[in-house]
Amino acid sequence: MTPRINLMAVLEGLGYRSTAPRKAIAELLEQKQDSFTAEALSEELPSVGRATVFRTIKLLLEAGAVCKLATIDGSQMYSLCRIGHHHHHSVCIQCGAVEEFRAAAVERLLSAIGDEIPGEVIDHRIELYVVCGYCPFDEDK
Amino acid sequence: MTPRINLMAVLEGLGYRSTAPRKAIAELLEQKQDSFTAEALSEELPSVGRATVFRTIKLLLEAGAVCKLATIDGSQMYSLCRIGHHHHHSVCIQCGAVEEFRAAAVERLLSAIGDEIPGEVIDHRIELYVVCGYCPFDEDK
DNA sequence: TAGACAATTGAGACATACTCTCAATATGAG
DNA sequence: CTCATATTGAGAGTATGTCTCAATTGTCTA
Repeated sequence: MTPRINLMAVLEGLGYRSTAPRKAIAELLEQKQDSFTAEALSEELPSVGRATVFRTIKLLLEAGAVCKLATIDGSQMYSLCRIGHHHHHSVCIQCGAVEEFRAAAVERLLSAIGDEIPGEVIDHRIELYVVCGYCPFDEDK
Repeated sequence: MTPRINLMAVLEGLGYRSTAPRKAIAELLEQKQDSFTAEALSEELPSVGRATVFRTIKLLLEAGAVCKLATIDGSQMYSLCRIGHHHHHSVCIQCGAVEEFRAAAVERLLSAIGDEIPGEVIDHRIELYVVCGYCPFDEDK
């Protein structure tokens, strides 16, 4: 049971208007379990202009409803955030499925590392690259 | 005392030829303490073709002598690697200075987290975003 | 419920970051 | 020194994202 998400409500809560293109993007994103690129999303929504797709993703990023994450090769993708708070991602390197996780122990440890580094730690990023347990692209069995 | 690095030797060790453009790129990179973009490097080396700068950075990436890292806003930069082994980075969000760190405790913890996630963990990435202790761009004091 | 008016849209130009193609050149093994 | 081939530079191409601006739409208010 993944939690219900209403992306359009998030945008409206920030004062943005409820328009047909935004609703189409929000509905499509709400189904997605996997990471995605803006370009691919745009291709799935030929009725919505490319610029609008990019703009809406950017709004959702700023709203914290979508995260930008780095793949194992350093390129970038987006992923819907189901957890509202600070969290990290594990990304399947074969199918792109994204899971979110929180680990207080990691936060504590990074904070301790921060104490040993000159300067002040502002933020951090952790990504786990996995082959997910039920990966449809897993050829090895 | 940062360790001495000889990037050209790294490339030669992999069977690549020692050419003037590669030497110029290697020498410039060896001085850099900060993260950099390929574009900026290319501008610093007008005598070397743009494509050659990008190609050489890619070779150094594959050789593990340079890392690609994500900035706090999700865009990408490169950084020279002084430690040969698996490590992570702290990046100053003001001046771009990069420090490398290793932390066995973090690795152990991530491995433990991996045990709780379905599927197999292949790799991971950690970036710390800091304001470095001696940041030249720090206005706050 | 009919404007009014600002927010939003789509098309396409532009920007950025990189890769590819190919003819010309440089390297280094013999 | 020679020659096969690795490498280079210029510029076209690709991927990803942003900007501009005229046309359209959503929402507020009367």
